[in-house]
Amino acid sequence: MKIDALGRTPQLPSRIASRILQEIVEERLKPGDRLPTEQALADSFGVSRNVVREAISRLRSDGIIQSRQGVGAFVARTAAPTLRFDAEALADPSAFQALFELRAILEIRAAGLAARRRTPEQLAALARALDRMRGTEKWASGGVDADLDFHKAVAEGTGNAYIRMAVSFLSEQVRVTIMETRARPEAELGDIVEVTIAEHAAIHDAIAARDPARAQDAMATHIHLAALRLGYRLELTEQV
Amino acid sequence: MKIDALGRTPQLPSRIASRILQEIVEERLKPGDRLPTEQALADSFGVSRNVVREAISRLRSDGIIQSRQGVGAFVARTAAPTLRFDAEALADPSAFQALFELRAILEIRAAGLAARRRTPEQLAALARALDRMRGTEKWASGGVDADLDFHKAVAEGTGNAYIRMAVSFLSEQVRVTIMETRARPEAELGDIVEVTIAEHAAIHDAIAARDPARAQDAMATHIHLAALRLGYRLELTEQV
DNA sequence: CATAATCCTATTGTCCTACAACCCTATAAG
DNA sequence: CTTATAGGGTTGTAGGACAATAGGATTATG
Repeated sequence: MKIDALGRTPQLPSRIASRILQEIVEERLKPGDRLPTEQALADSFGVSRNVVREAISRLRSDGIIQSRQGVGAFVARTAAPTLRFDAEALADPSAFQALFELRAILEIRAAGLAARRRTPEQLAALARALDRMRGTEKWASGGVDADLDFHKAVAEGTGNAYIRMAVSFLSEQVRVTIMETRARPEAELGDIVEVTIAEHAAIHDAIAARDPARAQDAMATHIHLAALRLGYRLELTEQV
Repeated sequence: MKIDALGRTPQLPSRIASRILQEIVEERLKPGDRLPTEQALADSFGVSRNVVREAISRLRSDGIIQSRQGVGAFVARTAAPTLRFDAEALADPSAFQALFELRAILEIRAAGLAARRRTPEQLAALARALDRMRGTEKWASGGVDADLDFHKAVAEGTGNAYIRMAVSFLSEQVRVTIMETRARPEAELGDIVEVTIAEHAAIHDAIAARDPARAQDAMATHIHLAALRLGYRLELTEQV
């Protein structure tokens, strides 16, 4: 054995799961089809039935496969193999755009709610994050941290634990994708930092003034421009 | 064995996975902690090590647990977001309202996007979910499943993987809270089912007609009424 | 002949044992 | 003190056995 390059565990079941998934994605196995028996799969992959079972178990918990005792395992009819989020989301070039689209939906409204509900303490936390953005030299990773913290502080101001969690999760996704795609000439950075800080300051001011409409406007402007700076253009969707 | 009521498979590994997850949610196992050995877990749960391995395998593929060969299995440090969540969400009485507030923000816009972007296949899936809601007798758990599937189908229609994931996650939260708070006289159920189906049908029709504004309206109506039926009143927030 | 009951077989679900791969610690050697 | 070395413990994989179940084939039965 020992096929892996790095010092990580081989994760044989993962590999087998991928190969089965591949069969499904490439439509050699279609929804409703029955998979070969576990023993047959084990033989053909050259592993034990145990490994095959763990692989199938994962696909089953992702809803891609359904098993019936005494009959066999079947490709689920609703099998959209799109749950393998992190893996393919980062590979897909449109992922960044999708991420920003969701951020726009969520954070624009969050800004509006924060403008209405924020406590003085939450406003202070927002101001601190803004100060940290201003204080960071060279906009290294510290700047990104402060930026993300600012957005989390806005979410905090809504008083809604679910929104806070969702924004927090998306922020981490943003961080990951930023790390992946950070290939930007240093020269441009100076101006971008100025603009970015100004956008955040506008959001802060609107929330401080308890002006929901202005807060939503400011957040909308910021997210759309941020996406644009990364080369993505978000649709402007009308609202209810 | 044989504890399950229906004729379905016992799904022992699922049950074990839930019990391990419970230990984590209730903070008897904290991030970074090492789990008992597989053999110890097998003994304490009265199952074979094989079942424990499958259970851990699922938790691992969900990023909740990390295993290191020769050392042990550990509660992931980043496992928190989805988990810590359940614990406090269920405890807080205002959680349901917060959940519906986020659903409103997210799913209303998702309906609008789906009306614009959905493919014929995605529309067909939406119709299927609606039919399943109509076909369910007595609105037992099957009805809830169909309901949640409908909302997932709407999210699918946006073509945005992040939105799909977020809605899917929130749907599970809804399911959990519904199971917790299901204490409603059977007599009322009949009418409620009729109304609920009608609301969903309106959403479907608007998406079928590719009418974003109407889709958003229909979804907004549905979510606000659904919250109201559970005793919560959502604020109507103005939009950008 | 039609139909129902029964057996047979294939497949998944679970259990068990054994060993390989690996990590950590303790102990010995330099 | 530093570095090998040995040992024990844990996860990863292999392989065999049986239970549980479903579906088809066979046989009994009217």
